[in-house]
Amino acid sequence: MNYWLVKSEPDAFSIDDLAAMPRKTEHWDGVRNYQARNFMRDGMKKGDQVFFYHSNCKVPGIVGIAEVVKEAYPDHTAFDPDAKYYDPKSDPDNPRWLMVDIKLKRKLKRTISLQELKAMPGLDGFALTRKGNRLSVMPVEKKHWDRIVKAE
DNA sequence: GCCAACGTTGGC
DNA sequence: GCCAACGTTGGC
Repeated sequence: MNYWLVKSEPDAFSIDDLAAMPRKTEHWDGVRNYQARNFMRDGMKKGDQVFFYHSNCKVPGIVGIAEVVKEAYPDHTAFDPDAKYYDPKSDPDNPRWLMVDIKLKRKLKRTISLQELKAMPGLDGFALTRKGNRLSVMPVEKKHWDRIVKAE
């Protein structure tokens, strides 16, 4: 099993929005970065565990744990001219962008803030806290996952 | 709202 | 294939 972290701006789609979805499941659309797409395409498997991270907000940090329930398939929002992340260069016959479905397992009892993660021992090499990181989907090493969950 | 970091685009 | 210009991300 693999471990991941996905970012979302809570103003756009928060952990509570995910919790409010039918079956607490939503498709993770709008990823328009090749590296992030490749992680979804090549790495994310059904049953993989996912940290849900709030970015661009008052207290950025990890707020919940989700699970991959459907592996990568075409992101249809790329074909929709009215969609926010429309990409005219994505050909329906050869889709450029993909998405997965994730299901909320549980909210954390508290937010594990970015500030706290930066100071947490045992997270050397953790992609999220590396300088300049802007990936919206990234892998998490199991040892880092365990360390963070232990801090809840 | 500012701005550093980074990815993408497009002219050459 | 280089690289300047531009757009986006996301912490602060």
